[in-house]
Amino acid sequence: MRASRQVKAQHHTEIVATAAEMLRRHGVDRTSVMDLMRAAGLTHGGFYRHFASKDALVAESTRSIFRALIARFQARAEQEGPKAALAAYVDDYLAGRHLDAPQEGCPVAAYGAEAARESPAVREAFAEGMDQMLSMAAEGLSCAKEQRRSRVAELHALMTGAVIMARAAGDVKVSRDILNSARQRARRMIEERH
Amino acid sequence: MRASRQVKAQHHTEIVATAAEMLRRHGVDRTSVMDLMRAAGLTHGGFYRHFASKDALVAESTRSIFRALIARFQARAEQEGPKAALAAYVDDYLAGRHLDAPQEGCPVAAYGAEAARESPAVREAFAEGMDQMLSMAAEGLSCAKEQRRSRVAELHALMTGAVIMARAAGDVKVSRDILNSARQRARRMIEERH
DNA sequence: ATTATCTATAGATCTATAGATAATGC
DNA sequence: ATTATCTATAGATCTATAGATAATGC
Repeated sequence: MRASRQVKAQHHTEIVATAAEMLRRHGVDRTSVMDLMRAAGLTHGGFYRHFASKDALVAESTRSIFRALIARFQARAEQEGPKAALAAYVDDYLAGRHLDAPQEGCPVAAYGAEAARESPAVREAFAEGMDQMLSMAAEGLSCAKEQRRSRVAELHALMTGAVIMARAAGDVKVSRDILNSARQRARRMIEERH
Repeated sequence: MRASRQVKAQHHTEIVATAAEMLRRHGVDRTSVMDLMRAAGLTHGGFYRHFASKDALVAESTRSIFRALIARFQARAEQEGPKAALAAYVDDYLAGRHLDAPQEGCPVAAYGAEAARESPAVREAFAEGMDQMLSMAAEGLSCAKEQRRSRVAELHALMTGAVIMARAAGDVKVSRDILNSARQRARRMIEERH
């Protein structure tokens, strides 16, 4: 039963959205086209009318993930200003919930190391998304403009590493300690003026 | 041609050592038993006389990786003291060389996110190795003993995140900036007394 | 006529096992 | 006799394609 162009576009969006979750929950290699299409409510054969390859999907889905994160940050920044937006981003990032809900969390913590080993198309999508995310977040820092780029890189590295280590730790108490320490440090880093 | 027990033990060590490099370079899923055994100079069929499963190898290899890193740290600490050992660890960690030589680098940055999705056996091996690594590194901090555990977690999170982000960035200039910023921050964190 | 999806499958993996081979070790 | 390794292969994936089907859109 063939779908209309409009429905096809919906399917396309649905596939990308499903992939965005599966990539972050299971990683690139453990996200199979068959599982993905089944989760999206379609059969696997139709996949290749939407994407030239699995690689092309991963690249597009990566762009979609960063676009959504950036849009959320931007919406908050317009409402309450860049400082409040960054503070909220940091608190959400280092919340216990982020550990168990990678499918809606940060792609750098979820599959950043994997992405670095992927094709140029995926790497470019990932690098560009990360760059835009950092540029946006930098505006919420209290320090002088010239130092924000370095500072935001340090801040995000701290948070990304903390989530990866907390997820790998297994023990809930250890995980919580890591997140709590990182959160205190992150909040201080945001306020630094020098 | 059957090998003696001694040679079998050598083969076992060689398989683990090869896996230790391949896991960090390619990740868990892209390290196949066949490729691994070929790299170790054996055929794939013999693998299962050494390990019950691929999973068992990943767990043992993970323990081996952490054991080696800890031994190196400990050797330096005995020679020059824990502070110098930590300073060296930090400088090696955030060196450009670490980006291109993951096979001899930190497993947390290489496949920590992947490890969190593996079997309990692998997760336990990873969590225990990370815990021992942090306990050891903590001794090189300048702050009071009670604060070292939190402080070392922040320090390592910063470094792990920085390496993952630098690897994902692709652009050499961006990567170097991330490492340089993280290095300055890390050196300051080591010296903190409060 | 075109095309979005489905069914079916090709071809290439990957983990794991079975049986043969040839040397070790009792 | 035991066993470490090799050859060969079973069985389960996974990506990608081919051809059929049934609607859309010109």
